[in-house]
Amino acid sequence: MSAQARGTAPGPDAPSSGPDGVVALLWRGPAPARRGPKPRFSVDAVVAAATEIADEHGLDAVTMQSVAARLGTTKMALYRYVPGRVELDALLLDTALGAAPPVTAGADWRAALTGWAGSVHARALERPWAVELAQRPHVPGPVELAWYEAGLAALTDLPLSGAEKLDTLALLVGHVMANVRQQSRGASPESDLAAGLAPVLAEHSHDYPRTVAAFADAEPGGRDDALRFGIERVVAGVAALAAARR
Amino acid sequence: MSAQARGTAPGPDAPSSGPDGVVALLWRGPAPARRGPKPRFSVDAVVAAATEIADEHGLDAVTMQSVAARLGTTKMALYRYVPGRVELDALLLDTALGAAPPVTAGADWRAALTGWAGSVHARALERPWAVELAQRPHVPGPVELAWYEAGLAALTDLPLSGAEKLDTLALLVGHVMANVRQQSRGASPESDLAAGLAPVLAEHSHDYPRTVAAFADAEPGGRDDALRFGIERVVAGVAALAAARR
DNA sequence: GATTTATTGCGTCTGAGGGACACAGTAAGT
DNA sequence: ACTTACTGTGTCCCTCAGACGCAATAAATC
Repeated sequence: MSAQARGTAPGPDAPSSGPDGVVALLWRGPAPARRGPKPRFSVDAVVAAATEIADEHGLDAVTMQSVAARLGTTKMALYRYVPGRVELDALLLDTALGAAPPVTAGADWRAALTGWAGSVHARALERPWAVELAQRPHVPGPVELAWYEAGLAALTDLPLSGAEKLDTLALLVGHVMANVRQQSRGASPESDLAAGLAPVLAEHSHDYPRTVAAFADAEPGGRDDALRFGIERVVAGVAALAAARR
Repeated sequence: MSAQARGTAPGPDAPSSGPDGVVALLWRGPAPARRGPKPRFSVDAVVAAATEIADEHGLDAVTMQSVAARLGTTKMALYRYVPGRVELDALLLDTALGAAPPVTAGADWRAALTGWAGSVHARALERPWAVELAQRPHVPGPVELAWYEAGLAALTDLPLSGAEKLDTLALLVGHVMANVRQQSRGASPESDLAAGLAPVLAEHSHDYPRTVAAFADAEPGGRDDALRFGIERVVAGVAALAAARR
């Protein structure tokens, strides 16, 4: 029942593709001493190079080509370390998050949960491209699981089922990520997309009276308010449930 | 102040690319009687064909090639109707949602808001690929705005600012979409990704005690519970705020 | 009705990106 | 020393999005 050796595996090359390949890579241990020439690079080096490119030029700039170029090698050389693009993305995501924050159990669960969400936000804001990766279907890696572990710690003493706790965290993460997308797009050239919409919206304002009003009303508050608002609503909602159960 | 005629527009071809192009397409009116030969197709026909393909084979199967094939023409012919892939995606999204539900103002705002979220979920579940499109940065089209308008109607009488109302809806939409992704993935071949994770998780269970426990606890409840849980938490959170302000 | 001209249909080309494959070079075991 | 597994990488191939240009067409004008 080894995780290696798929049926049609082409040979003893990279850790094999397919579902197991990703898992094996994400949870990889130290290499068990191989025979041939020493590898010039390592999985971590590849991931690091890809991360740099993503940080500098965005996720779209991360191609096998560009990663190889940064390492001073050719595209095909990378396939010795990473089975393919999908797996590279998975690795990229799990390293992008960085180490999970310390578990701040006990004390006030509201503060702990709010703090946790804030940590997620802070990290995600540093690497907006990680949000894109996180919102695609993916296998959680060790780091991502550690984040969830930390989040669960804040909820330990609440009268919620395990599923409900996970749902709470997912709710917060979803909100935080949506927010990061808003904020990080503000600086990009796509912000004028909304600007192009404004005249049309004004023209059809009679069809969307409430929407127009809401947007007009929304001017003063910064985007930070949206983040806090959402987190506080979720926390309040959970608090209401906890109170009702006691 | 026309929305046409960009500086470097290549000529009087399709509605021009760029930010204004997509807006013009989304809010397009009836064609104002042109000169040359009658177009064989229409924007709607192209979008309809693309929608069919997405419904049958998923969003990835939607390429200019495949859409053209379904219409019985060649790829390049499509560019007469749609400036490019991005614009096609925008149109696809705005038609995928379908008509917004009737505005159920008055009455119980909790029921109305819950119902609205449920409607979003039902529609999204029919077209999971629309969720992917919706979670990319995009300009909202007329239909999407109508949905928000309907959602805002449910919140009319609450003591919230416009921004807060919008944030509330965004929070719900985010949750609903995350849920749709979960549910629609269950049937796809990727569900064994999580299965591949299970053994590894078991092996490292001492590193993630709470996560393992939460997952073990999560078995009984179906995925529908997750949907309701999140919606109810948000509603409760908003209710708490509203109560505090009165 | 003849002519002008905007507009459509679409074939051809390019360029980017992911990936399969084969082969040569290399170093660890035997 | 020799075998053998493993690395590095050049060469192809496929899929997609899109630019460009040209011939056919039909509405508008004379």
